[in-house]
Amino acid sequence: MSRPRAFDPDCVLDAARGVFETHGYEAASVQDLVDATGLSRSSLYAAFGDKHGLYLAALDRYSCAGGDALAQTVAAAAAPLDGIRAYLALVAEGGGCFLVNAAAERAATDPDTAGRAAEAWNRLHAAFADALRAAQADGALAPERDADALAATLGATVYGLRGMQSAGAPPEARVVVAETAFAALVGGA
Amino acid sequence: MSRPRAFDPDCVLDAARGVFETHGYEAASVQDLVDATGLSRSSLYAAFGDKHGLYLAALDRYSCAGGDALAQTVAAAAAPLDGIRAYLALVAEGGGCFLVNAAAERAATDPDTAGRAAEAWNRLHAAFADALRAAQADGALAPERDADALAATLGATVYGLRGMQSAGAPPEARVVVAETAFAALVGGA
DNA sequence: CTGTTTCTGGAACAGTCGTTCCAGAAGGTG
DNA sequence: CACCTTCTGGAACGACTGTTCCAGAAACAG
Repeated sequence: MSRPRAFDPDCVLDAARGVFETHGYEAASVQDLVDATGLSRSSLYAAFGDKHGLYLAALDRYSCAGGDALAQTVAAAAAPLDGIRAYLALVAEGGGCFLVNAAAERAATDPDTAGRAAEAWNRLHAAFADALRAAQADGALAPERDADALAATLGATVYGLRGMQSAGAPPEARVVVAETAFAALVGGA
Repeated sequence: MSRPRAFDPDCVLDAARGVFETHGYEAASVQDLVDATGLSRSSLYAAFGDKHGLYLAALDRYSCAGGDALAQTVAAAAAPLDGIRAYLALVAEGGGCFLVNAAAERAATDPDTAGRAAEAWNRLHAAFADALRAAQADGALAPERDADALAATLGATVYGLRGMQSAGAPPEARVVVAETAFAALVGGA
């Protein structure tokens, strides 16, 4: 069976994601990736093809984990609207988003990244829309409200919170935004 | 008085902004900038110092023009809330934002860009807050509403619309978000 | 322990990057 | 017309980029 690989691909991808997230795609050199992952150049290239392939692999892993986080947060809540509120709070307090930054930097020129960015947006929208329709079935949200429009606006709020973080807005300001948006869109207001 | 310069700095900066906006900072080569601006390498370096200086100059020019657009849109409207609505519509239909993309790509590592991103956010927030307080004085907005929180949330919506565009969301979806957010935050809802 | 297969580390590659420099052209002044 | 200052175009620089290649080490099968 030959010699097995001596590294964990997921750990490598997490390390690579960290480099790409802080430096951006272009500014992240292969040397940075070698240092961060602990692998040698040859092993990196053998495992992921090239820099672009490693980037996409890191993006996919992050996208998968991020989608799970959203689904779990919404599912763990007692009521659908509580899940939405909890997820907004999570985003407000959490750090920047690899996918949103990736979209801003590369979606215009890299179709692969653009596809993943679009997919991530659709997943976010769908998760919010499902929760909103569940809330309507529960009677927690008025049935005449447009669930798709509200879901898109909540998604835009998530992206706005990421953008605020890039712009240096403090966490308290982001929490205020998350609460204000939630209250105005689906909350008691 | 010697020979006057044969180019318009503002035109050069607009061309440079176009290159930086579509490629990002790192992926934009000096050769791209030379081709787009029509200047020679020497003239570019003599006028702006280096690539980073040219980038900041383009950022400043864009920031100035963008700030004027916001102020003018709000000032031209019959009522403050109409101005806000018009600006949101403008952002929803307009293209990506150089400053938001710049913040996403470079604010984490470049203090100069970070400072300009923070400044732009503050200006956006202040413009919205001023309009909202004017609306409260007019009686168009209930005086007990928190103008600062609403202004921050409107600002986040603007950033969210930019992010949606990077993620490939179609203009119609962005218009829906702009209208939904406006209605829920300060509109008739 | 031998053979085989795979992974590993580092050297080497061509290409491009941002930047600098210098000779020459171009306009304004006396 | 001659002078002088400034801008211009292009060649040249070293450094670094992503990528490839090759010899050697390491782990499994028999």
